[in-house]
Amino acid sequence: MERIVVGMSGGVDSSVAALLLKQQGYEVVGVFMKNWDEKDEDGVCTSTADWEDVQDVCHTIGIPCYSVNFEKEYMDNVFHHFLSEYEKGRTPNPDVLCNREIKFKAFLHFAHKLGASKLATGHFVQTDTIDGHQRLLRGVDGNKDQSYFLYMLKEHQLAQAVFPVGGMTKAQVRELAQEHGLSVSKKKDSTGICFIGERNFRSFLQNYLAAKPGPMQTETGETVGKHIGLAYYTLGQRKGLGIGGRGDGRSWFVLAKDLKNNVLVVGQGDDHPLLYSTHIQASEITWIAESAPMAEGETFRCTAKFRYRQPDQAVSIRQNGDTLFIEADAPQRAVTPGQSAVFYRGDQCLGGAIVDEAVPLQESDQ
RNA sequence: UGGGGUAUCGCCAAGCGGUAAGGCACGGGACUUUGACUCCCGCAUCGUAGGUUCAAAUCCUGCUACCCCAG
Repeated sequence: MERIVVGMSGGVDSSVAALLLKQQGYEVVGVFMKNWDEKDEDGVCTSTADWEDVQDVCHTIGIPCYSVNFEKEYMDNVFHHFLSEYEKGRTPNPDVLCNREIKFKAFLHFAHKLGASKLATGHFVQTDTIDGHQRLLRGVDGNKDQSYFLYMLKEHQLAQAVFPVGGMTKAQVRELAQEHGLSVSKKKDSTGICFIGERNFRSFLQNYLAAKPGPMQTETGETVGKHIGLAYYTLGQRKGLGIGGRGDGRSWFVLAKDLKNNVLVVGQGDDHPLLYSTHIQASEITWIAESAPMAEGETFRCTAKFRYRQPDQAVSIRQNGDTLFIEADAPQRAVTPGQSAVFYRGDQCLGGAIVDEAVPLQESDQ
């Protein structure tokens, strides 16, 4: 019997993943990862409750379960980078790194040590093999597809991965959990940075980042408020600016960060031209396949997502060395340095890159 | 100091005698395995003290504050 390790979070998806593999005849081992040791604002350690849910589910399904700790790896390979990006004024996505460095690296090694040849998770994605090449495909449930978070994986990692719920809808997953009496069948979906969970983001960051207060100014240099540190804001953000009653009465949004002068550039209206761009540059390119889908310097048509759950955007991309030039057909709102642009050809996730710069319409049109 | 004006939620702002619009901000919730965006809900008795009136934020008077003009 083939042994398989399932990464179990204590949520419905990974629980059902384990259930399905058991039904398929695998020798399933459930493993819970604990990668962050801290209580949340309310003093609750959610990982303890999640671990109890995992044990409960594994008992119901009838599989053994273990807990493993990757706090150090998470700190060194994910969180450190996360903070360093914020210090550079960028807005990182820790979860894409977490998948590459923790779930499909450290954890994969651990699965090997347990004698498993494969690792399963509850991600809503699918894979297939064509001409000996592993492909990453969107999950069937378009509303829950999580391929965006897995674009940094390579073929060799995907080849060892199994995603049992990728072909199901969320509703079907919950239904199955219910049918089999899994205690977590109605558990709320978890959100927030994975392993860290839902937080008051600003106060969470304040534990790690020095505050360097400065002015909020319009693009013409008029001071309209004060910021508590550029790192605490992200492009396109509305909440938390505290500016009310000025100008034409519309909402204010973060348009840019002027690190040199420690100025947060803000502007009024969701349609502000500085908020939109079609020309975007990215680097740290990852192609899931061994090579890029197009030749160096050639333009390639595909679709992209600049954030999780964004509807597909038609784009043309061109790779020049380590830089990827993206041109979107339609203006994109608040494309943010540090965030990931992920590319698709149909239902296939090709890979992605980290945004370095988005040229505002106001400038590129001149 | 004399003359004029204004004082309505944190900010902007309707209201003009009939029992407090709206926007922004803020708070809560929904959505969401990043950060955001978005959506929903909530949010004042009208500077103050009196008076007139069945009834005042709306009229009158005193006081206070701020603004403008004069000098």
